[in-house]
Amino acid sequence: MDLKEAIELLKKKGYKTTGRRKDILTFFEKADGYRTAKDLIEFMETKYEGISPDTVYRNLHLYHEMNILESTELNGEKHFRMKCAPHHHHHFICNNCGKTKDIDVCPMEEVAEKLKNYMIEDHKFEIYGLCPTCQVA
Amino acid sequence: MDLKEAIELLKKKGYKTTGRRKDILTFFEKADGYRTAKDLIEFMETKYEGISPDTVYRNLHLYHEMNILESTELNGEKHFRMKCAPHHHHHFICNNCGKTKDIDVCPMEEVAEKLKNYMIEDHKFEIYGLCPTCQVA
DNA sequence: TTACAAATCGGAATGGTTACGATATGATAA
DNA sequence: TTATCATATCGTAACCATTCCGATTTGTAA
Repeated sequence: MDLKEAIELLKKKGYKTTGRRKDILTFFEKADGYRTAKDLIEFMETKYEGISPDTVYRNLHLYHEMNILESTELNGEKHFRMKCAPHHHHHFICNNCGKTKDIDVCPMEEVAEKLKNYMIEDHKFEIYGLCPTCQVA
Repeated sequence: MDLKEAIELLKKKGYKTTGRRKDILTFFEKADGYRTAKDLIEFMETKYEGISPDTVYRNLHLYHEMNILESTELNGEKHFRMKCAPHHHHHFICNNCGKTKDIDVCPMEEVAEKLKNYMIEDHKFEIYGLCPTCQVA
């Protein structure tokens, strides 16, 4: 998902493409990894002084519902990133910069066999640590 | 880990074995699955009217540090359970009752090979859904 | 029984997030 | 282009889980 696709999707669904909405998308396109609402507010403040938290959170939720953003919870705080490749995969997440690396390994088939009488609704597999860049710094 | 072991561990480490501490352990021993601080406070209120949230949270942290409890974050809320088997494993967690089932599958060896230049610090693998009992109800 | 460190209380503060009435603003149609 | 109106945003307060802190109480060891 990139900025252009996202804006087209907004229009297609009848949502208004406001400056704030475009800039939120720009932020995540440049971010290339998980970011918090706080990170986003900090960025938005530079252009829209005194922006309401409601605006930020409302749009984060909207984008999440629209599958433009994906989210995960790290240390009690929701983190968001641009939706990436559509095929099923998981992430290594850098604890320092939030950037991710796709992991194509998924053990769910094997696990499902061992959970015959269980109704599986979801799963989470994430690896945390430091990416090569952040190990140096 | 059970009530008895936990109390012995408390004494051994020089912590006081107060009524509140024992009852918190009793709660988790009976719970047999993940519970929130709120669940625990509700239980404690029946015996210690007006118990301070500080007491509950302080002891949850203490038990977590002492490896008597383990925790995970679900829907933005920390959940705790008695520490289970010491060998490395993961959990199926019932979205309804919080009970868990051990999963011995762990793909980290395979994943580590694909993350040669990454420093892996932690990982989380959880499966969510409904246990056999909760599917019926 | 005493003394003291540790535990608990009461209540306020914090931090992320959500709610809501009032106002402003894109998008559409005249 | 302008008027219209649903939608978006604002400003601010509320919410909820959690943490903090000074005052008080209570296990525990001497």
